[in-house]
Amino acid sequence: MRLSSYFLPVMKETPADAQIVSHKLMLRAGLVRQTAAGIYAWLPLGLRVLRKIEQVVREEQDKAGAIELLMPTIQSADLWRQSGRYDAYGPEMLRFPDRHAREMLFGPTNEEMITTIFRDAAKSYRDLPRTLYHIQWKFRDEVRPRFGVMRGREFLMKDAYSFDLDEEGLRRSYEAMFVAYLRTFARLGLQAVPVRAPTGPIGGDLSHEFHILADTGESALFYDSAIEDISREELLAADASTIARLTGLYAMEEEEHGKVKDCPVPAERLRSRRGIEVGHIFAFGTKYSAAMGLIVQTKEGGQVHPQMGSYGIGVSRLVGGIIEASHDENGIVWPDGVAPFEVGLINMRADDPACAAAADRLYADLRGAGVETLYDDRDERGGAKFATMDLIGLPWQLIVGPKGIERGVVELKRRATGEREELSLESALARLTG
RNA sequence: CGGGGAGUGGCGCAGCCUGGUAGCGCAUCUGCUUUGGGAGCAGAGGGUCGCAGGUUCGAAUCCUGUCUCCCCGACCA
Repeated sequence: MRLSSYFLPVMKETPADAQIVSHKLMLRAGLVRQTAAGIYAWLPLGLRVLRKIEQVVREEQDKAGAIELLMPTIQSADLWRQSGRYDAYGPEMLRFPDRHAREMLFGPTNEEMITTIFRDAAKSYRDLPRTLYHIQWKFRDEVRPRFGVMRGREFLMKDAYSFDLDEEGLRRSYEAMFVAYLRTFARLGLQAVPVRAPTGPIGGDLSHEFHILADTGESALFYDSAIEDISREELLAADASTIARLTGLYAMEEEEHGKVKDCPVPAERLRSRRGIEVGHIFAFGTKYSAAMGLIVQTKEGGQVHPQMGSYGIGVSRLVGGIIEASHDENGIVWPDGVAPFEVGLINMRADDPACAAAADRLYADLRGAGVETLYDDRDERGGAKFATMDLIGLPWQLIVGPKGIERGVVELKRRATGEREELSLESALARLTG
């Protein structure tokens, strides 16, 4: 993409409404614009990040055996009356009538809907186990939206729902999602801490929250520092033993930690950090299958309500969360795999024919090699281009200047470390396409 | 929902107390000079001051109402 014809409205100054660093940077870097309290438009660069995260989440869900579908955002009140949650949910649910005065709502979650869909199709133990998921916009009319996309009212969520014949099956489905979550967050370059969660109103007895560590997080966590010793490689290859190891280590949210009389973690290993909740998994048994009349026939000819679980990841929240966890004074530092473009190609002198020709050729070669490249071909001074590139945080900057071109070299800069290296055009290309 | 703060060109702000034809920085446009870390000079465009009502000869400014946004607390991906 040529920056001269892209839509990237960056700001030098921070809008007064933004308080936390991720919100400030998302506005400044032209990722989002606010349109109402807790509601955001995703600009081109922000959308690319959102899609990248979504894709990592999707790949790991698929790998875990979950099957993607897509349910609507608008649901009917009658559906929610079947589970009794229409009255129970409260003002966080946005309700409105359609033209025929039917009571509708903008879905805050999809347990009821997926349960009826599955109920009407699955009749036999042969139809189990299944885990279905979708990545879809939710609306929760938060009392107090804040911190940009971290606590928006409209947000993109991956929600998965598992159906199993018995509790043993549910445990397996739950673990499969647990593994998928560990891998997902590791792939996103995040250190995630699974915290055993009080199950709250959704019910059930098995539930974990996944928090990513960031100083501006809304939750206070206490955990065994041994959790930090688990390497990214191990998390990327997570399996049931990883879960056993992780869940064997102490990790609590402040409130729960406060109730603990004798903390088993020695003081020197007890970490107190802040976290952002980006995932939450529940096993809640037959709560919805019973309420919604989901029944399957067993091999022996009996009838059972399937055991269910639900598994959420806040996809749009992750955009803010990743920035909270990865930025510096100059702007965002995107982890590889999440960045909106892999390479920012800077032509230092748009008016220098040799320089422009070299940059044009590099751009064509990078594109030809399938490297996502944002090419700053604008007629701006170098300083402005550096500042913009640092702000938007692409992992690699490839700098083409007239002095270097005379000597046949370009400069490759790693955003995360600031390391720079002079390379011939060929070896720079080889590095970025390799 | 309780408490606090704020609405003035795209962004950041001043002006309001003490009414008198709306100003600064950044950004934008034009020209010239510049060109490896957000350039300089000269010129230009852009705002019925959130909205409605009132007071007044006259309202961004005073009064009333209303809407919106932000922050702190209780809840959540």
